[in-house]
Amino acid sequence: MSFNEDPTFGIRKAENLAEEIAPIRRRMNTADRKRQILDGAIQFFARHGIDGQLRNLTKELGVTHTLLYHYFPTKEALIKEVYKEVFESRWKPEWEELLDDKHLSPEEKLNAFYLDYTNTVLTYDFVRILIFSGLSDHSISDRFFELLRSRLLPRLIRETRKYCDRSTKPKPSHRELEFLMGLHGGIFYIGMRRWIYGQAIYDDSSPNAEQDIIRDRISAYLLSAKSLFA
Amino acid sequence: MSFNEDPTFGIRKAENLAEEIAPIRRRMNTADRKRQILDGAIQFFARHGIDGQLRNLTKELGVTHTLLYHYFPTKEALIKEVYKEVFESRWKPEWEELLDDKHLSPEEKLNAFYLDYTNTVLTYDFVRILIFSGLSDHSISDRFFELLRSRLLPRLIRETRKYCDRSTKPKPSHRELEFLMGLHGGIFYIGMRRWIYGQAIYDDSSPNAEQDIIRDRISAYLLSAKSLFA
DNA sequence: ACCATTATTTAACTTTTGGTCAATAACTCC
DNA sequence: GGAGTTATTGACCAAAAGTTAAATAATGGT
Repeated sequence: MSFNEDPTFGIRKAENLAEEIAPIRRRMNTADRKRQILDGAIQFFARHGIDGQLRNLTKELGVTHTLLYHYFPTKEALIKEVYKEVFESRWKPEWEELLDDKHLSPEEKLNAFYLDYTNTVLTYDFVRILIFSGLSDHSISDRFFELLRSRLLPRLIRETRKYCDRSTKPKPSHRELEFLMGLHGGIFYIGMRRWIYGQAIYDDSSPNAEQDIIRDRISAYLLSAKSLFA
Repeated sequence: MSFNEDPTFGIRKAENLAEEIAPIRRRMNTADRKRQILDGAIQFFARHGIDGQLRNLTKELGVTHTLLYHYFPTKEALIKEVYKEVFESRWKPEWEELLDDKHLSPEEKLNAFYLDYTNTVLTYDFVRILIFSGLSDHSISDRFFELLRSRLLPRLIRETRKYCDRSTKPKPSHRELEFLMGLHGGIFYIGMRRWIYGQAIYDDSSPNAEQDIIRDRISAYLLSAKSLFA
């Protein structure tokens, strides 16, 4: 039995419908069908892991598993495309511009950045596929962390120092980076709890609880950075 | 091909050894062999996920894969025992006693607790199996979080309030809990980076860098809690 | 030294699952 | 409306992987 597979998955109901007696075979154009399969595969592999069975994926889409081989040569090729798609569609170059904006204070930047970051990165698809990748071949996670390390962390450290009225000259120290990773990891952990552990993390009473949570943490991070690195 | 499986795994070398020509069949007593298989399975499933093949697991142990069925009725049963073992062997009741100790300050308690927590929980086996469980059936992760939620978090909040000179009367608020989860998640993220993403997180220059990192974060947490919940 | 017990292996079975190929039929163009 | 193109399917294959049963042999007790 494969990882996290649902035995009752995708069973067709309503067999007495006219369509079931004489099943209609719909013909899509190549691009649309490929798109549909790829989108379905992203959702599917995010849920069941890369060991999910192709027959179950295609059953979800209402086609035979052999059709998949008309668009992707092997399962591995499909997975590679899923990885590429998920990875490339999530990274926003605007984040760097935002953090470089001259007109915003460090606190405003961090707030704006992490609010948007959580909305685009902390999704079901991305969090789970990132972790599936980390658990196996690291192919996505390595690339993602490389971007993080080179593009984002230095800017976040710079803003932290600016907030603390410190010189931005020397390269980020190990201690500074690790302190920042405390904030960053704590925020990513929100996605972990929600999409890996299946927890509901905000109460119904306040509508934008998540934003308040992140704001709390950022102001705490900056505040204590000031006293820690004084 | 199964999740994260190594094709060259466990190939036997040195086929010209005397033992290979006339292989010796060692007979273990039931308890020891079961123990050995279970320990091996923990390591094995932590590395390859629960989709790892039994034939590879038993090859590691130097026995046939059918022997496993002498001790465990099915693969599922084995996995269930692995989960149970890992889960039960990691939770320390002493943590609660430590946090209730009358002679320690809040800061001392948090430091002592998280230093020990990281040593016992943030291991290869536990982090990976916890996450494998979360990705599939939640069987371990749910139980672990329930302990966390009922036994640890209330005590950690109580100590936080004590540090801030606040009354420990009312039940922990959502905001307080989430602020604490920022610290907690940031610390768990250390294990994620190390055992899921395969990153080395401390530099070689300072010997106990991890402890310093955690101390930094705890003092920052307490400090900012004071100003946040004043 | 022999016997009974049972741990361990060998061989075989079954289901699952990625992948192939020829046959079918839906769509487009003339 | 007929013909050509090709998206789609059904039948099939082979290797992988969980499981079973019978045969073998290591060990402990007498």
